[in-house]
Amino acid sequence: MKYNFSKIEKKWQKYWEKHKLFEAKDFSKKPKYYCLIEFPYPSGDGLHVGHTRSYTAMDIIARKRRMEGYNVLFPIGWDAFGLPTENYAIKTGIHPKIVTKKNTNKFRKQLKSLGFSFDWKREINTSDPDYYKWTQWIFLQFFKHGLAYKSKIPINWCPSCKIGLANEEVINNKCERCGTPTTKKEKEQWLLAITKYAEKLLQGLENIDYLEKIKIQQRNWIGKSEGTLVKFPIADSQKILEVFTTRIDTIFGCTYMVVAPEHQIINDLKSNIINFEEVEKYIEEAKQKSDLQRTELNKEKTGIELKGVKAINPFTKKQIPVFIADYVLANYGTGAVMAVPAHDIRDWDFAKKYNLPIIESIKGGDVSKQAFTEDGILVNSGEFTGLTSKQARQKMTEWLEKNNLGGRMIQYHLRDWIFSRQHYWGEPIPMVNCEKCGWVPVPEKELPVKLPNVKNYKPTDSGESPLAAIDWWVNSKCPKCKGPAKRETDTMPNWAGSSWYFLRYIDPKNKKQLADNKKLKYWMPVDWYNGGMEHTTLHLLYSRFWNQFLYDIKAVPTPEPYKKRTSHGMILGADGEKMSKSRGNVVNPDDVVKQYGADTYRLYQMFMGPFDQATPWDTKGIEGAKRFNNKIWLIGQIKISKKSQNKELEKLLHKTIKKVSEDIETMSFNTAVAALMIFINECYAQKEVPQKIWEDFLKILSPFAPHLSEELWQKLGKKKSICLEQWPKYNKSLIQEGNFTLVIQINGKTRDTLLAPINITQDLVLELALKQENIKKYIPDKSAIKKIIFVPNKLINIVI
RNA sequence: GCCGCGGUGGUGGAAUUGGCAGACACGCAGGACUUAAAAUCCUGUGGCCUCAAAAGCCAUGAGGGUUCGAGUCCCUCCCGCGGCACCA
Repeated sequence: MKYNFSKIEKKWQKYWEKHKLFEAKDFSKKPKYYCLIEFPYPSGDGLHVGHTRSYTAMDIIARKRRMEGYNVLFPIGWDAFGLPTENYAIKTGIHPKIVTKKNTNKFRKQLKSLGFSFDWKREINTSDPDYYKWTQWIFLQFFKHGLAYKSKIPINWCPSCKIGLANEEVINNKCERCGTPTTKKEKEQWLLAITKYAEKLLQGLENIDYLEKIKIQQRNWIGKSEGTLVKFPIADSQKILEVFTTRIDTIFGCTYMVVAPEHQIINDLKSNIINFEEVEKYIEEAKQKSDLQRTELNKEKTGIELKGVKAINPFTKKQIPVFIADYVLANYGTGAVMAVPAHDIRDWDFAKKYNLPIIESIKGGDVSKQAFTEDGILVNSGEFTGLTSKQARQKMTEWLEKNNLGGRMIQYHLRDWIFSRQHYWGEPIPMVNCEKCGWVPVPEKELPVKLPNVKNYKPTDSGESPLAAIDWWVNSKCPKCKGPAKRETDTMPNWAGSSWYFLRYIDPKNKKQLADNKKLKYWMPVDWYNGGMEHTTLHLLYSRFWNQFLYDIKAVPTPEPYKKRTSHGMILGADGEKMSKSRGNVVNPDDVVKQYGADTYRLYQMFMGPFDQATPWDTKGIEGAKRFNNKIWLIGQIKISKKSQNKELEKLLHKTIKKVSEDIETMSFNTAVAALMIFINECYAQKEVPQKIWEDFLKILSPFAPHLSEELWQKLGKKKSICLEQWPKYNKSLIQEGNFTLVIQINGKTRDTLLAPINITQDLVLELALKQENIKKYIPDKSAIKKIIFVPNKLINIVI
């Protein structure tokens, strides 16, 4: 009688696999539905409870869609290239391929033990040469379309790992992997010109169903701002300093300029700078600092005047000093700013410190006390005096255009994507460097460029990839002139493989294309993609970029890859802190499944709190899910009756169907489970539960607790899987109540309630209300009533 | 410093979007069953007041405001979490 979950769960997992219940069918006549979860990185630690919560959620949606008659694609794979595996290889000498195989085996077993309805036939692995052949192919298309280029840029450098890091890989001024503080280094890197897609990425957001906060975050990250480019001539020189500003209206108050320490102009004007030694020293110091350190210096701004260099304000024609300061970043905008202390807080602080003039050019504040940063009416601005800021921006920009000193400019915060890594465990970049021809792409028919075996996975001390040490591999022939050439030894970042994996699921074995066109047309776009907020500005934006590019070259049929995007909250440790090994608050899914079974685990994860918010793990809380599970089992064993009827229970069933159906769509899984619990509590109180009612309940339970539902379904004598059943529809007329509880308020405070028939009129309500004992106390006679607010089928509020 | 998300009983959290605050669950207390424990079942469970109940009052981070009515809307502030690129 006792529910033997481990036996029963295994039984049904085998059954599903044997009967291929979750295999998606290409070109089925049913409408298609593509559910996507973020595929895991198979780390050595195994599956995390954070994974399973979001996978359970999407599994519920996938199972519901199948029952609603959709041909569902719910695939799984491995984002297998990455640093932890490489670090592990460095430590142990075991090949990353072997480590990955071991880890994916473990993950696969774990995922299967939870009963997820993945289509395992479409399993992919980004480190598989048959997969990364196409990652390389896409890179070649980027190159051929001028969107992949090499550039010498200041990059974050980890002196310990001896690799270049993208900004997003530097956490708190330290290397993401080893914690060593990073410095700057000039390095030739491959970049992808994502900025060329800034406008498209922005526009694309208009017509897709992403959570608003996700759109906001992407928009902020892309950071479009419309403003003005201004050219400041340098006195006694042919050079000019270009500046981008959104506040051209304040330019008459521009009393100095600031350039980034890395700015080219410093070298160009080297001979003019009197205090070059001092300047050089400052530049060296800035190199040691990360962007974040520069940020921390916020309170105490530093800078050095470039003595001997004067810029000319194109409007006032006055000569103004030029400073270098590390709070201006070289890789944003033009790397130089015009400083208007009267109307910018940061410039005001800087001007006070270095005793620079503060000239008001917008009326409205007291600039001797603080910067006035709002729009207003221009003063001290020559022919522009008296205009509003808005008018002035227009007129002044036109003036600049006329005089060839600048003009309208759109600036994006988004930066091009640094695409090279000096690692072993990544996709080799399929390029060859020929002395005569320069960078030449490897011919497509020679793809994939396979990762060769190496003995040492550590980057060389010069910062080159470990691949650089393999002469036979590096030395190659130029595909163009057949002369001697060297292979690119950098590999791609771990985001490469994940930028297009959703396409490969559609046709995972295709040898000729990344995926068959007709299949792509059938399945794309992804209908619902759920993932973490932390991927919003990296993976999510990158994959949108790749898909948009592939669309432009006609390799995929839709401009946007994902129709709908939602996000999940983190599972915190029992202490309310982020789960981490060092805190010792990590919960292992295996332990929970072993002790409670997959269904209880699934139910608890859905019940523990709102899906989109962080919730702490509660070891006690899972007991509730277990009791719920046991109650269902018990009812299924002893209370089901073919003959009996129960109108009230039927009503509750239909309410529950409605609630659960709607809550799944809004990912309000916690309240959906609560509704199921309410229903079960009611059943539990009954002597008998009519089988018809029970059948529908099992159907709506099945996405949450699939094994238990199958078992109880079979107990009813059913021959086919409950997965093949139709999702029940609720009966509207059964849900409508004849009576409702009407709230009687006096001066907005609830004083009594009344059971009233639906659609009762105000007059009748008032009459009934005044008869209530409690109300009589407050309203001795009708003349005391000043006002009545009546909300039909809800409440009456009597103001006295 | 900036951006985003939050703050509701002892705990996780509900609240049809401005209409009975605390659904559901955990925990706790009392009781039943048991030699006993576990499991299970029943009852109670925001605070104050009360022997108890009814009634009343207070209560959704703090303080104001709008409204017949505010957890929900507006303003000011405090705290927690996550992200960050002083973005000109």
